[in-house]
Order: sequence, then C-alpha cells, then structure tokens
Amino acid sequence: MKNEHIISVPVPEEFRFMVNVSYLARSTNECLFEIKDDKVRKAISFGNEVFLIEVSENHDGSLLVRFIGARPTNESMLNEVIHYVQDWFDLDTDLKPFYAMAEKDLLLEQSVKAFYGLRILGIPDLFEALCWGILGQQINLTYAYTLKRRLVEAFGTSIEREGNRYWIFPPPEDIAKLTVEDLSVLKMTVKKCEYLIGVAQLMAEGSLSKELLRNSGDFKAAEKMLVKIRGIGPWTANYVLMRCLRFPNAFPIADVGLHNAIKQVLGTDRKPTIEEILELSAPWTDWEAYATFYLWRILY
DNA sequence: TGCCAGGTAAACA
DNA sequence: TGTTTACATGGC
Repeated sequence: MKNEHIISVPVPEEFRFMVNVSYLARSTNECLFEIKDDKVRKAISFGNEVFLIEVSENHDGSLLVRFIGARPTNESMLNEVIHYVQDWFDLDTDLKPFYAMAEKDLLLEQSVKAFYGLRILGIPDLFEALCWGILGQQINLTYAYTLKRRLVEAFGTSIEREGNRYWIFPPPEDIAKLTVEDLSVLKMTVKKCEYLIGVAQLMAEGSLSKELLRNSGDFKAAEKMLVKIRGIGPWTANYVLMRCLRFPNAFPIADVGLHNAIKQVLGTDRKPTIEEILELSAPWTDWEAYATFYLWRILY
C-alpha cells in the first residue's frame, strides 16, 4: 500500500465535486458528516476499525481522500475505504445516457443543466438508509434531520478529532434491544419507534441485509422483500433501493417532494397525479432514480 | 394559525 | 381490490 495519508480517487468526466458538496450541505443539522471549506469529513467504521476521512477536490477534479488520525494498516482495508467513497459518490455510473435522455426531457432539461455532475449521494449503510427513510415518512425534512440527530446522539458512537466530534450511525444490534419507550422520548411517533426496532431486529438476526437484497434476484424481488416488512411501504422501499442498493430504476413515485418539483417545473397550480407522473416519466426507463434525484435538487 | 410534511398500516366498504 | 383514516409532531 501507499505510505501516505492522502489518496487520489479518479472520477468520471460527468462529475463535479462542488455540485455534490452543495447537495450534501443542504441541511445545517446533518450529524453524520461535516462540511468545512469545501471538504467533507466523515467517520466510517469497518468492523472494529474507525477512520475519519476528509474528501476534497484535487486540482484536476478528482477526489482526494485524506485520513485524519488513524489510517488503514493494510491494503485490503484501504481498498475498502476507497470503495466506500466510490460508492458514496456513485463514481461507477456512466451518466452519459442519462444526460442524453434528460436534455430532451421536459421535466429534466433544466435541472440536468443546473446540476451537471451531480451524482446520487449514497447511504451505503443499509440500516441507516432504512432508518432515514422511516424517519422521513410524513414529516418535513427539517424535522427528520432533528430526529436523526437525536437518534444518533442517543444511541450512536462517536470519535473526537481535532476538537470536533464525529458520529457513527448506531448498528442494528443496538437498536434491536431498545423498547418503544426508549425511542419515543426522541419525539417520534410510536409507530416509527416500532418500525425502527422491527427493522433493527430483522437485520440483527440476519434475515435482512444488503447482500440478501442484492442476491434476491432483481429489482422487483428486492422491492417485494422490503415491502413485506412492517413500516416499509413502496416509498421507503424505493428510496432505499435508490440511495443504498443503487437500483437505477428505483422510483419513489409517491414522493411529495417529487410532486412539488414537478409542479414547480411545469408551473402548474396543483401537484400532478400518479397517472400524470407515470406519463411524464415514461422516457426515464432505467433512469428513474437519477431523474428523481435531480428533480429533488431543484427544491433546495 | 392552519396547512403541510421525502407515508404506512389498519380499518372499512 | 380500492378508499379512508389515525398517527403525532414540528416547520413555516
């Protein structure tokens, strides 16, 4: 392995670091990474190891990953970290076909122009993705961030570096042990408490994992597996398949943010119906996830 | 102030 | 199978 603190990670042509940082910076209440001077810091854990990485832009547009404090002591661990960053920023997806389609699309043309180089920022940790989806159900995003912060600060772990605290999302094993009362003091609905604990138990016992979803067969099978779980409906399932499993055709069609974005782009006085969205999204085949993400972006 | 919020399960027809 | 309602709290 390279005996350095800094590693350069190549990026595809259709990538703009700052557009992605702008997305990451959408909430000042984010608790799982920190943005300062156009650099993103995040604590990540692999097994027993915890690293604090700082991702920034190289002069040639590629990514620089710097370790603050401990760094991987072997090559396979280092590769895991690099892979994590590639997954987080979705560096492996070729956006050319998406842009070719979107440039001619009534709903997408302006957002792909305005946010060229934006990738779907991932939530690689399945449990975190599921919790974030559940927390975000039927409440405004600002409050969802507050609930996530309370959950993380109550049950997560943290490391301290250079005077700052960096939090790591709690593992399912820890949430699986909690009672509804433990969670409801955070001011989420009793149902959400039950959903989070239920999902945590499934993951802790091994009957739900990223691998199982990936190996379920195809998108529909993975969606079916998720929707069977109490608290996970079509919206949450597709949200997670989009942000964590990275299915390009994941499509949270019932999403109210998507509806508002479409309303805004079309300049209509009402939100579109599901039937109207199905028509408007017909050209998006196998790019529904990216189309949704770009439309969300115009709202912030 | 009242409506809305990155929905879902359960009840009901 | 399709429609309605409770959930619950905060943001704006």
